[in-house]
Amino acid sequence: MEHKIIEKKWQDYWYNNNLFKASDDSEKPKFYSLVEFPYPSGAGMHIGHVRAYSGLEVVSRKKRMEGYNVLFPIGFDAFGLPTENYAIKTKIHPREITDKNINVFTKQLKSCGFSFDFDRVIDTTDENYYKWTQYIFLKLYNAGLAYRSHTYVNFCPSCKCVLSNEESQGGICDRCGSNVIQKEKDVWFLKITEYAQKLLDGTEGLESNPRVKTEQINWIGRSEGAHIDFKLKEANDALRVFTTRADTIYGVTFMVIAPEHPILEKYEHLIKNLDEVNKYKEEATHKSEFERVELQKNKTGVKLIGLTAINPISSKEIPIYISDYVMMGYGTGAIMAVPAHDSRDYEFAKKFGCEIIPVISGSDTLPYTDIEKGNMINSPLIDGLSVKEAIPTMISKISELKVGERTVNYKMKDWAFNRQRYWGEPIPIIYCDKCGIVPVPYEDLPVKLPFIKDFEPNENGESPLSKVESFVNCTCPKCGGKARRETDTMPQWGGSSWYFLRFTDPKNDKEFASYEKMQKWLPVDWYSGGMEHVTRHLIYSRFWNEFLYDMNLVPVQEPYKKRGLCGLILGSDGSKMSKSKGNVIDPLDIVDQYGADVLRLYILFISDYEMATPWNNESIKGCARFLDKVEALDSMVDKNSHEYSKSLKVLINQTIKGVSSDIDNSKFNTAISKLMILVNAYSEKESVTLLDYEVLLKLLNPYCPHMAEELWHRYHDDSIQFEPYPTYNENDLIEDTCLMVISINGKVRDKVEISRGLSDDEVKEIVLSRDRVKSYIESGYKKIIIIKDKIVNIVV
RNA sequence: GGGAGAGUGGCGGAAGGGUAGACGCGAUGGUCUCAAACACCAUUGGAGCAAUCCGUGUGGGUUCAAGUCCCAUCUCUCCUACCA
Repeated sequence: MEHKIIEKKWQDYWYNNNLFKASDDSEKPKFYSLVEFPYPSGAGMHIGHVRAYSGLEVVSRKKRMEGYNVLFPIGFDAFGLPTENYAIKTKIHPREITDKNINVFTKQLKSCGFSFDFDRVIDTTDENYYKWTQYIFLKLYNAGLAYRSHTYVNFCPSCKCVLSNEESQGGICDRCGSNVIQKEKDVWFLKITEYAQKLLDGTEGLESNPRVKTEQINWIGRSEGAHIDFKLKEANDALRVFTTRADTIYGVTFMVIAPEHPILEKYEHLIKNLDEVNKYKEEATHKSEFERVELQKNKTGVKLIGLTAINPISSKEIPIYISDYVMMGYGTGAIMAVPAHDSRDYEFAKKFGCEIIPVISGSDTLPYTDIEKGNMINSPLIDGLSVKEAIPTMISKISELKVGERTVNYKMKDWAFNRQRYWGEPIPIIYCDKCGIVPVPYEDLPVKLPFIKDFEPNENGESPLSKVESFVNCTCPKCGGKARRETDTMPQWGGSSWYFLRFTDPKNDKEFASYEKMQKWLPVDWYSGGMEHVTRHLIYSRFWNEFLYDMNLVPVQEPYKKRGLCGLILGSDGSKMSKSKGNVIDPLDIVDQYGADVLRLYILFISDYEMATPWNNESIKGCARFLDKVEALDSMVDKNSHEYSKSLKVLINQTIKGVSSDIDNSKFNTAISKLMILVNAYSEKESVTLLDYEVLLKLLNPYCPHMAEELWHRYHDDSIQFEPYPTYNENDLIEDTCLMVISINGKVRDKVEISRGLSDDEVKEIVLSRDRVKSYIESGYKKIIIIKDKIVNIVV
């Protein structure tokens, strides 16, 4: 069949007639299937996109046939670095590049025949969209969940730009490849930590692969323990630590604080070796991520002279060190060091000659970190207790004395939310000399991104927007005086944190989405995407949704009911596809050569949907042959027969059942193999009935809709897209006879066709009378096990 | 260091404790062709003429029966990382 002609024909038909439009007022049950919307890069659609969309595409087409009102939307997450970098290089404006890329992408999506509702396309860089991204930011700000703080961040000294953790992976700047350092800057944070427990609880009900849950749980990183205050000898103040091991408090022989710890500045005047301390601090902040990891085992630090802590339980005086093995970002940025029972503290103590006091019996070799075995020693208040008893006992003691309390700590950190970039949503904040930080009033949104030509950040690492005076200068909404705008923009993750809400009502200019429409469509029934977004986008978007839910602006607490995973397609050499390796497969080449139907079929047949799998240019031929076979069946169809062929009835029923449940479980590969088996069975016959053939086409339609539609129209006038999905008859799933496998001592020796449902005695009689069996049990047998209609095992 | 997942033919991969290798690719032989490509038919885990034996990373175990369950161990991939 000429795929180029028929694919074009049916795509025009579907898209021109808006066949996949989701209806806001249909009586049918709703189904919201969502794929992670793409970043419209200049390189166009990648083979990975095809796999990602083909999965839910099949689900969505099937759901429509099953009578659901399906919302299967697509959009573009178009703000971001690659476009901005491309703009810097080519001097073409990001707006122009984005529009062009979105156009190309849309064409490519349509050339695959994906059944997205193209009436609901959203573009995060459209001011009618980012207006609401800014609106939600203001909501967060007004709720106290967006705050500004002066702190250390990743900074690229060459680009003079602050980077997020994502943009500085491995301590290397994404843009120029220089080593990233830590620099003190003003940073906007979103207080995602306030939602840590809710996010943790919310993972409970999510339908998904266990990996998705575990990774989120680990990322949130809840740990139970206590805050303990260690008084300072030289000042009326205390150093607060977080610990999960309150039991070891008698073993504390020193304290360690992070180089960025505020106590250093606060008590500068008391520190006698300030020069040495500051020098260490300077070095630590300039260490790249790479160096910190490299030097992991080699602990460094400086003892503070002039500051001493006092153990609140033993009253012992203990020294304080500064070292970069303690992180400001976790717990309180200070620890009580117990070298006898913590390997990091032990290494440090060995190097710096600190005292080591064991407080748990059980081993002669230190550090001893097993909490299961051993009892407390050298610990007057808790001697003799096990570790597990000692922890709560000591925590109660500490709260009694009011020097600390039970607490829960989360590994997750607040979300650094500003970037010194042009191509992002402007943060809607104004700075007034009189009034301080003033949020832009809701009615003044959007704060539009001005159209400029120079996208480079300035010398001080300030956003390109800081150079645009017409943007920066403004009046204070509170006092009407002169004021300045925030010139930083939001990160990549902003617009994508709520896009699934917008799809329910994409053109609304009064609200980000109407409550009624969200009520109709939410939650997302099936959200499909890659593992790489599980600890970022998935957490971020759940956070925004939960926040909006608490504000009564969204009807569901958790936005996603089910999260499906899609694995990577690797190059045929088994490594990640990349231009430099030259192993990139362009999906459009495949569409051109074999057609969209073959590509869609093969990308799902290639392996289990969740697994990473290498592409294979040879194997795809099998799928092309399969479709040829389907078409060849057309000439065998007996148009006058509207019942199943007798000999195919059971197989057809089994196939309907199997294919359907495979799709529901994202086992697209085995569903396709079942269709192949069915087609092979058809091909062996002289002719098939019209009904046989129609069922096949319907089952095939979600995968290869162009072909199914074309062949369907040879017998019908209407589209196949909304034909009822085939159902099976429970009574027609099994044959009257079954193949009984006979094994002797667990090894298959014989097989016999018998009628189904025979009693054990009847089976025994048949089996034992067989010559082949007799030859094995001449001298009798010990035992015979019969599994009805399946297998017999004789133990000799 | 911590967590998760995975090891099955030449390759991609199938197998609710019950015929290991479904389905597809590739390969071999054949038909068609002057020839090739396509297509079609047959074979295809290994050894053996055969009966049969051996086979799911490795070593144990449970069971009438183990790729599947249990214990130990090795390797690979991903995530995370001095997490106190």
